[in-house]
Amino acid sequence: MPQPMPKNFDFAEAERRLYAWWEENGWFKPEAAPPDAEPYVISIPPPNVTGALHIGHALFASLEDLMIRYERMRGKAALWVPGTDHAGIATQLQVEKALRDEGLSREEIGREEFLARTWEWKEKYGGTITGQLRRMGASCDWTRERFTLDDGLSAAVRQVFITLYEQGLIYRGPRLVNWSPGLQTAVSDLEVEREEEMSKLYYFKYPVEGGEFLPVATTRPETILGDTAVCVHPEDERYKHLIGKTAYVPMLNRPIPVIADDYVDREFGTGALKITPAHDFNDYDIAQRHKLPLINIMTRTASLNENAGTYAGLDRFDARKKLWADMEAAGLTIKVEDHLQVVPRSQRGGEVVEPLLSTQWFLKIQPLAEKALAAVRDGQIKIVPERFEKVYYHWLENIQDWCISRQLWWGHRIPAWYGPNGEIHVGQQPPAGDGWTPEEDVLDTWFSSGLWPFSTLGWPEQTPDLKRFYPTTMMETGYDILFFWVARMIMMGLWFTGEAPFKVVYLHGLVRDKLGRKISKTLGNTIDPLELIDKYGADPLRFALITSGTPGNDVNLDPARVEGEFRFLNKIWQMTNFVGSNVDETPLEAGAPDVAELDLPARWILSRLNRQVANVQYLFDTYNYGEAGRQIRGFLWDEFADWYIEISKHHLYGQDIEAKNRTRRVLLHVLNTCLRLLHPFMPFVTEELWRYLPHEDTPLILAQWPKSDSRYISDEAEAQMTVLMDMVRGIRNVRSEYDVEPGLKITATVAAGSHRANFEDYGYLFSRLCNVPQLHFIEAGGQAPQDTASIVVGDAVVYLPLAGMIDVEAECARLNKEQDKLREQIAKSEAMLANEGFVSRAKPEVVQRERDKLAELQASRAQIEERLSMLCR
RNA sequence: GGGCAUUUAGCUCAGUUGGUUAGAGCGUACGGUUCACAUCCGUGAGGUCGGGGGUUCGAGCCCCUCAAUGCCCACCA
Repeated sequence: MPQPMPKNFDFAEAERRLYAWWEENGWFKPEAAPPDAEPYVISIPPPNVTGALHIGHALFASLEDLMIRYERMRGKAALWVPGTDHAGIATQLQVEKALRDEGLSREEIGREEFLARTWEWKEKYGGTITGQLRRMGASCDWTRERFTLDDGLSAAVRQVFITLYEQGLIYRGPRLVNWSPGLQTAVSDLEVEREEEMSKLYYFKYPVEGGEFLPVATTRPETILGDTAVCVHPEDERYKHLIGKTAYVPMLNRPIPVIADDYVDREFGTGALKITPAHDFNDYDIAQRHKLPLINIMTRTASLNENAGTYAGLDRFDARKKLWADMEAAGLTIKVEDHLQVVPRSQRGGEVVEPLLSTQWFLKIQPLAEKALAAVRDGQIKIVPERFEKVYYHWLENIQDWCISRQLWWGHRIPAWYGPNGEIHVGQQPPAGDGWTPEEDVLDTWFSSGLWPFSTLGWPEQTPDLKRFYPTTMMETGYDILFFWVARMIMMGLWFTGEAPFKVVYLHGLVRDKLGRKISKTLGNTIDPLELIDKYGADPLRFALITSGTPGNDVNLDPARVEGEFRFLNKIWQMTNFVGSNVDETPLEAGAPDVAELDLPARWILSRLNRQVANVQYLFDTYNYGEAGRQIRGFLWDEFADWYIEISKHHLYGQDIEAKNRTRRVLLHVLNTCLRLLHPFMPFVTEELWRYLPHEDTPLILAQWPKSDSRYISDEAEAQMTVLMDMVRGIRNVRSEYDVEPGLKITATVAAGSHRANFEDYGYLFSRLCNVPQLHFIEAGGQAPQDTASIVVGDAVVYLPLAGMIDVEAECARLNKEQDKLREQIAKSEAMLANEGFVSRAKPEVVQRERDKLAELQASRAQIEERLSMLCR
């Protein structure tokens, strides 16, 4: 033991110290591995530069750091590239809000000033989130940190835009787009959320030449003012005669045609459809087919414009009310019905999105999507869990052109200039000559995010980092941004680098509260990771997050669980303290002693350990990190601490120096191995404990990931040990049932049957584990003492003399209960073995195991039977 | 309208290619704890694995079907 350990883990102090120590030594850098090491690279999902750490960040940070630390320990050149995203709309809104508090607006101060303020804002708050990721223990290479608006990344964005433009994949033009009136910008289809809401369906009369009325239904009466046709189904007998006639827009009396199109559903509403091509996506399509004019009736703020006649200037919802009232007065209304409608709302802010005609930049994305589909189909990229591949295919197969321009100020400005004669120049630099005006719009934030895996490594320059670390290895992120981000990175990566940007996509779920509800401020169920870190440290939070769920599924996090993992952490601390304080200065040979030198408990624990290591490896290979963590925890607590450490005290406190040293080596080896297994989960406490134990000349962060040594795995040792353990449990059980004073030492009589040797050699287990310090051996079938309770395991029987406490009747009842249980199991087992199908078809080892089990059960039954006949007749 | 997921103990969740008596944490009952334990240890109670059907020697796990819940996608005014 190099130095005495503090009684508990002072995580607040240690986390800071260890993190600085790791970082200063350059161990977060891939250069910590040999130059020829295989790279393992994760690009961080860049959080909003001005954001603060929330529980979702804590989850990805825990998972990605686990992956990075694991691969680093496996000798890879592990690189976790950190960075932040400028998050166009979100950041702009924050700064605008700050401006409003000063009584200013962005329009008042102008673009230049606004951007200057936003950069200031970024400088002020930009470090918050990265500082918080450090507190999580994230072992990012901070020397390679990037920001989406850095010069390098901005150059990459321009390069990509220009190339796509030159390839004819980016075009500009007037189109119907999803317009956010509050933000006054176009948004992409993905940024629109559609929810079913109860609203109204308005029925009204469309006057048609000749004095007839055509009944029409709409959910948005104000759009009547922009109608350029009324449409019926060509075979609708009710309205057939009206096709080709002229109808008149209510209140405006503008003449429009009655047309026919089989898009119309005769069953819905009145079976007649008003066509507002400038304000509805379906109507737009129909208008294209019928070459109808488009009349835009709205402004950028979704109030009505001059095309709306007397309604000009009114907000869309006020116009709806007023127009309907006027129509009612004019006798043109029929009725209003409740109607369940899908309402498009902005992902940010929740206002109703308006389809609006406007000139925007679009990316024809189908050619990119085809490559992206192929990359997953042919296995270049694997998505975990696999079921998301289907979702991915479906989206890409039906992908629409992407509206990439935004009418914002904070973002990558589109590298385009407009000439005096209407020409467009797209390039890195403004064109020569006068009279060119630059494009005002910026790009969708996700446009730059799509380049993240390669732009952060220096692309388009062929930097050493790009050569060595691209393509990256793992993309770990939430399934909620599969389309927004992951699919786009794959498309952009394949298109511009010719390679899939990563090999594996691992998707995690959302963190929810313990009742499975979405975390939200209004529900008041937020879980603040920083608060939990302050209270318990980062390790328990990490461990709880990772072990609370399974890949791809949402995590219902119970803060009580974090406390539980804190107790686990303390338990490991105490185990290490115990082991450490029982190792003196004499240096011991490292590693576990040879199998041949070991006693049964040691053979057992090392068999269990190596089995566990192999199992953890399997679970890591299949990305089941949560289960791996749970199993390590179970092994350490339930097997190592509760059994082996207790057993080890016999030698540690004994006089046999060799046995003592062997035991110390076993204890150290198990602990050493488990600290390494646990390090990716709980980096801080494990690294700290590592310092207190004799170890190889490396920090734990660079220590070698354990390998299972199959020479130690022994079914036989485990089976033999299990008999002794079952007997201990049986004795404890009886003592508890009979309310025997726990401190009372009992001398037992034992008919050990085939386990005689082990009961003799390891009799001390009973002294230490169930307060039975002496065993008196008799032959099987020998005379058992009076007034005893008997415990049977296989063919071994332990008689506990409980004079004065044993009620013969109670003991018989207990034995009979045992016997019933045995009988049931034996019957089941016999039935199985009597089944020809089972014996001939099941794997031989399964059949053999069943036979052994039956023999064991029968032996127990015989023992109990004998006991019953003696005691209970 | 399509698609996906979930349903296992009072609560939150595991359960790896089908194979002993289905597990953990929290909660709960009882008992103990100077001698590693900001505690910890021991012993219990608690589950017909959502319903039904099927495949199989054998099903919590595979197939079909129904139900509930949640999510994603989608142009019915």
